[in-house]
Amino acid sequence: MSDILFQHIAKHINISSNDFAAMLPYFRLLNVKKKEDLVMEGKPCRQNYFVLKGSLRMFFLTENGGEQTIQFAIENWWMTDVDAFSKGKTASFTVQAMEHAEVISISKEDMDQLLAAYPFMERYFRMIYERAYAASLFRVKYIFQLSKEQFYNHFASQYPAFIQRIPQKILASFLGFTPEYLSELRKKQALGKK
Amino acid sequence: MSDILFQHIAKHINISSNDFAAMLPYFRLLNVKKKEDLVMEGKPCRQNYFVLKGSLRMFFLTENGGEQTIQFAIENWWMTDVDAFSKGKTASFTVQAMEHAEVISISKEDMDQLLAAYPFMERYFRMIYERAYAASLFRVKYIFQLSKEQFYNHFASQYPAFIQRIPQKILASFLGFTPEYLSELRKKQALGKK
DNA sequence: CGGAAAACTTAAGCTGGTTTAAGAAAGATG
DNA sequence: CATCTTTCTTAAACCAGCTTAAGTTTTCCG
Repeated sequence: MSDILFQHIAKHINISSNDFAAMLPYFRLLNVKKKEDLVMEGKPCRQNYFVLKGSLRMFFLTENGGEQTIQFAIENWWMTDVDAFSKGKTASFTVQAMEHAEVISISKEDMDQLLAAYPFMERYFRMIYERAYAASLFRVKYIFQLSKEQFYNHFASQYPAFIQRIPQKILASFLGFTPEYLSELRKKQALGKK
Repeated sequence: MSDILFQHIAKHINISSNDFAAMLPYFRLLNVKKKEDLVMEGKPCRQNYFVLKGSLRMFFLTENGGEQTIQFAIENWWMTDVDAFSKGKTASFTVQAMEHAEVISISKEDMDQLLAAYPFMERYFRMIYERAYAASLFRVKYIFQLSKEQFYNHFASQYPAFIQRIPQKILASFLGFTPEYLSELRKKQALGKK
């Protein structure tokens, strides 16, 4: 189970299975039900999560009570409200399971101790954040570069399987438009294909 | 001069001035003219930059030849096309000086060697990327949460001094709208204040 | 300096995407 | 498996922000 995490770490840095075994006590295995919140906007954010199975999303509440999704996490991604987690502030985002999920969690205190005891893990997390940062920049690039329709097509062609797994409402929110407009797009494209 | 970088590193991790002195050969001091490109879209990206003085921006070219600005870097910020730099790919973004600037640069090879020789620097860059990632997420949050007008007001109140230093054209692009619309906003707000 | 280029302003017309509202389909839950 | 709730669709009216185009001001640089 936690073997998946070991593989993931080993893909980035040199690590012995002995070292990994010694680190295990810092991690906890968690079973999460669909729609369960792991981090809640406005509450402290004490854990960081690694997805073994299923999927998570991150969103914040808009003034009219809607949920604006800004990220997804699937297998092999870490997710939390990084800012709140690292600074010990209250969360600006909610992290919620989209499907039943298995995740590994680590608390802020354990993370600090882990990094102190196994400094080579700094390198692993440096790479993780480097990649997350790069991905977030590309996200911004696409938001500006593509029209809503292009953005949808781009995402649909990049993650055809994932798109089947998630409610259109959430997808529309992630892409930055209304579910109504997504309906319109799909209808238009279905007609076009005939 | 490079003392500024030492201070910045020391703010994040424990480091002796001896260690820093030993690391100095990896860094180069650079004088950059206004509008000079440090990274060019489409070309390899081999350097990472730390701003001592002045300011940089990151942009990409839109289909109609415009420049879409997506980030600024002022004193004490690192900037490069992270994805291209770390993976050795060609750059998706251009990094350009907005004002005459003094920066410290480090090449990819030197960065790799630096991290191998001084592993504690992994911790420093882990924190740098963590913060950059968090900032980029907030950027996405604001893009979705705020209307263009609110986004402008938010930015104007957060960085009143910086706003004076940069052309409106670039600011408008960063905020995601046209210079014409920015003019309109300013006019409207000037009238409102009377 | 002085002339050219770049940046900024103004205003009218236009459009991609929102809002609203109501019905149809699909999922959840006892 | 029936009901309640949530999600999805459709369509019309609407608007924030864009485009275009022309004039004005500022900056650049020889």
